[in-house]
Amino acid sequence: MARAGLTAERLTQAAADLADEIGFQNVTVSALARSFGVKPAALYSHIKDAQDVRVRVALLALAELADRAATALAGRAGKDALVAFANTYRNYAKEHPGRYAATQIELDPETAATSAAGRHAEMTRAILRGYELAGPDQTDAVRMLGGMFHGYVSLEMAGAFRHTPREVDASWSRTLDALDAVLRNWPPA
Amino acid sequence: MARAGLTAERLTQAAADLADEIGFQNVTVSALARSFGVKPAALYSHIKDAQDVRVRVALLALAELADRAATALAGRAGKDALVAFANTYRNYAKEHPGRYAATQIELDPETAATSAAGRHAEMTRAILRGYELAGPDQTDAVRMLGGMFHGYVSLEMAGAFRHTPREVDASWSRTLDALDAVLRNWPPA
DNA sequence: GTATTTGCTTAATGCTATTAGGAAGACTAG
DNA sequence: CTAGTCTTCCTAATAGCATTAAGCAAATAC
Repeated sequence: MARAGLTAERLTQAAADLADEIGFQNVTVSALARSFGVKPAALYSHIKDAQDVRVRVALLALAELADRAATALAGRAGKDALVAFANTYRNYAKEHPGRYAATQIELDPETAATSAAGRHAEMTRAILRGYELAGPDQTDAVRMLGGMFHGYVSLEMAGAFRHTPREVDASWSRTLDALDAVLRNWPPA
Repeated sequence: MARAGLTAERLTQAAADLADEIGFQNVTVSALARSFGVKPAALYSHIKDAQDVRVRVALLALAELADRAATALAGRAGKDALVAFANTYRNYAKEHPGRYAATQIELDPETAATSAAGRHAEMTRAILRGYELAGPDQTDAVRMLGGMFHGYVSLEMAGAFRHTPREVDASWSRTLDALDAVLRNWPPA
């Protein structure tokens, strides 16, 4: 019997690819083992349990997404940065629906803090540097932007916008215009 | 052996309550059967399969939410309506996390069209009547609002805002101010 | 009060997750 | 290059969930 050469990293990568193909929810220990041509029990030398696999995929996706966003943000400011960041986010979700779904699982606080999740909020703050928002206003805007991007993309991927004829891309573009407008003219408390 | 008096309606109701208690993901046919003191097989006279239960809970939650929102919207317009609708949405998610999670499953197009899902978009349009938005702009704004509410609430419930000291309620309030502002002053294409 | 329908049970199959213990490939030392 | 050890993978076993088929018993119909 030749060995399959399993490692936690290769398993995570394969699980992420599998998630994009068959859906994050369908990434089971068994399915993952099948994709390597080994028995399910073989995985337990490398991963703790099924939840461990899910968390690893989530962290992988968060890191990938943060990397892409960082690249997209380089050398941009203001609305340019806003649009670049938002499109990176949306395009990643479309290219990698399984990975994107993985980012939505709940991470325990320590894991979340250590992970790339923090980089996202940090980058959102970086975008806001191009607008004149500080202090609590900035926190509020970070939360609003995070919610907006996540919510729009989630609903779009869930098919919530499919029943209205207008192009989803156009609505997205106008939504970004609106966000830019409100950030430039943030209402006073 | 006394009978448990199962019906599709009672099962759906119980499944919804169970979802709020133990999480939507943990609502299994077995767990639901246990909550009635019957064997899992007994449920199959009333429901088609596990997915059927999930869909029924989703439709129940969507209908409940639409009812609440309709009540909240009655007699309100403009920002009042916007805030009332948004708070209804957010409070429902907090009170009924399991039901709320259920609303996020993908419904096949026919089911979605027949269900209360359509009422939500309709009500969002009603809110926008208090603002001067028409045609494609209105569709864009409906999508933006839907994404915003869903995304903010999702992230909040997932704990994404827990690592920043500022009150989440305050950010929510300011986000609604911002949405009101941008709707009143929708940027031209 | 008997007949029929309906609701729930038991029984069985197949899937998944997980643990324990064994066998065999792959390093390591002499 | 052989012997020992470590690691990787396998087999075997347990347990839970989903689902179907077949049977018994309770409620209903006449």
